[in-house]
Amino acid sequence: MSAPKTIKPTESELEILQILWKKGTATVREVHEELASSKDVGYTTTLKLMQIMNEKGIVKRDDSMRTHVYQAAVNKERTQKHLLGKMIDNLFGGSPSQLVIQALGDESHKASPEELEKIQSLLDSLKKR
Amino acid sequence: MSAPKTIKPTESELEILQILWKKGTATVREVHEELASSKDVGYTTTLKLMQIMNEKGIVKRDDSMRTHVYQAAVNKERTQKHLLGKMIDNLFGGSPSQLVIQALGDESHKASPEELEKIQSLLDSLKKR
DNA sequence: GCCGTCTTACGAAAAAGGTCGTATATTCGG
DNA sequence: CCGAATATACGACCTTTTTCGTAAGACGGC
Repeated sequence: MSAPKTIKPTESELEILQILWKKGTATVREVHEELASSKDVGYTTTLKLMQIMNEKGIVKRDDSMRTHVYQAAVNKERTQKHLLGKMIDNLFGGSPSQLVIQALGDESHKASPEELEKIQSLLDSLKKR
Repeated sequence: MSAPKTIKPTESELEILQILWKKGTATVREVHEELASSKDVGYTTTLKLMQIMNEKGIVKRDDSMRTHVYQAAVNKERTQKHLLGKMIDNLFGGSPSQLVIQALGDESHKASPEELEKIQSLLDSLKKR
């Protein structure tokens, strides 16, 4: 099964996706070890979730070996963008600027000067149009 | 019931909250009319959702009249910030600027020039520090 | 006063997400 | 070669979310 048009990972699926995005490829065991370090969950639960994600086309796997090797089948940036768009619609009335302002003003997640510069560049190019 | 500490509205609840935030107060019928304009849904479904939200403390209602009048019981900005923070942690590795960059680059949710200026001002004040 | 309409309440059931027990197969150390 | 460890498959079960049908009470026009 190929990548789905409607990207809608659940929260648990997102946890797994993040690990796969970071590692590139991973076995169920590896994913589970990392999940289990921050959360109390059984091995077969992780396995099942990853199997379902495979059916949905969110991940793909190489099952040519006994221990299957998984990797994300959805692009990280596209997924971020998609979910962000949903949040903009659901929470910010379709206007991204309020979201941006809230995010920049978040005291518990401060942006570094380098990051601010990156934002500035992007802002400049947007203003040109 | 008072406002809950863990703000976690479902997606449907968020749709209703948005309408209530916009209108201030509204009856079930008013909310439903608006929902139904963009979505195929039955009246009693909307009613039930709002009843549940009332039980959860997400909305409150004045039932002194036959037709009950609802309003949001959770603060809009706080809810936005809370869910945004979760998304920053879950999807953007705790870095809000990455989120900001993605949001600004979203082609289907363009920011207006006025909004860009607002963001610029905020950015300026952040860079000063 | 009666009827159609609008309202809320209630319950049931479908849908979705998450959990895990158990069965079965494979691998590997001894 | 055998048993322990480890892998996947699969089904069941529970909870939450979403959906709606139906009942019952109130209202308004005629």
